[in-house]
Amino acid sequence: MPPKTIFMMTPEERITRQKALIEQMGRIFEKQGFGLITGRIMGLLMVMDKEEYTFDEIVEELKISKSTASHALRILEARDLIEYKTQAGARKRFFQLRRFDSSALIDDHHNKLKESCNYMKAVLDLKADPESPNALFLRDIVQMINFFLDKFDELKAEYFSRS
Amino acid sequence: MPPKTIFMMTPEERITRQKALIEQMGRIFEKQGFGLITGRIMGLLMVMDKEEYTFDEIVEELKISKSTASHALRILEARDLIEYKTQAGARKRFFQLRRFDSSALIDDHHNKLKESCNYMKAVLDLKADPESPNALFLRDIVQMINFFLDKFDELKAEYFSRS
DNA sequence: TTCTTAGTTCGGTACTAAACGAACTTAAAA
DNA sequence: TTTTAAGTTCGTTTAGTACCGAACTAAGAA
Repeated sequence: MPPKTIFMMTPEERITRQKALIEQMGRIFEKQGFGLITGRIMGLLMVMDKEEYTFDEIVEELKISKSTASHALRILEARDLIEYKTQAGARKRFFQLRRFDSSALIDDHHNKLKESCNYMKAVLDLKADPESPNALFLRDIVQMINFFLDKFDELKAEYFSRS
Repeated sequence: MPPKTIFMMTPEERITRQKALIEQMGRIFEKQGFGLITGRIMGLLMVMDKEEYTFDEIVEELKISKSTASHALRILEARDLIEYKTQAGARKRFFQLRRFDSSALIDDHHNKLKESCNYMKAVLDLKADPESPNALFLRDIVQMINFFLDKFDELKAEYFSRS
């Protein structure tokens, strides 16, 4: 973790580092099966001090074509990762990060875990020998996931009641 | 969740369903950036009643070329998702699922969460205005993740002490 | 009405990755 | 020693994807 050196950093230095984080976000998104540009847009909207960008500003900032921007923005919007504001009587859209409630993050996590748990249960239901090594292994995992899923709900309640 | 209908299922029916689960695993792995075949091999080793396959059996069962099998198996091994047994004085390898301890699953999860948390902290450290909407949003997320990470350790201890 | 702004859609290119077959390798069996 | 079994490596084909530029569209401005 880098130390908080912001006070001894020139503005240019800060921007350089921010751009590095944008690239990093590009790679993170690539790993998750999105395109590089898609991730860069997410990075741009997340790390820069300017937190609202128009279509043209995104095109210019990331040096991409309008078609690429259009495509990537639609993907991000479909996934509810970004949103945009409009102003009455203007066609311009102001894109920004979708700042969801942090409880949504937990629910998301919860659902993904539940999904893999269900897959394993389906596998178990089809095992001829419920005591086979894999069956034992899978039941072990399923049991643990169920424990954590239950506790998740409690923790969520605890966290949101105290804050 | 499907009902436990195994007792009213013919053996062929069961195998048909198992093969469907193999395909599903293929798609799950694809989503995570692996190849389709890689996922099918994982599915094969996980869902079928036969839980150990030789190279040739995998080739035959999935109808893939030997080169494809060789490549995919090396990837899975490198990621510690499968392993194989050998028998003294025989070249054949018997592949099977790597049945890791379920605590490894939690640790994995823990590390991934920590990583994204660190990314957000890096972004926060570079914000000119620590009260900007995105900064507030990110701090909110970071705080929540930290809460859950701490509790994770407690839950892990609780789970493994009682079982 | 015509022009400009703010995008979208379409078609093509270039790159990447999956999978294959054939040739090669290495070790045990005969 | 030759053959067979068990894979590996290499080069190619094929399929898919990312991105671009150019042409198009739709709505507000002049």
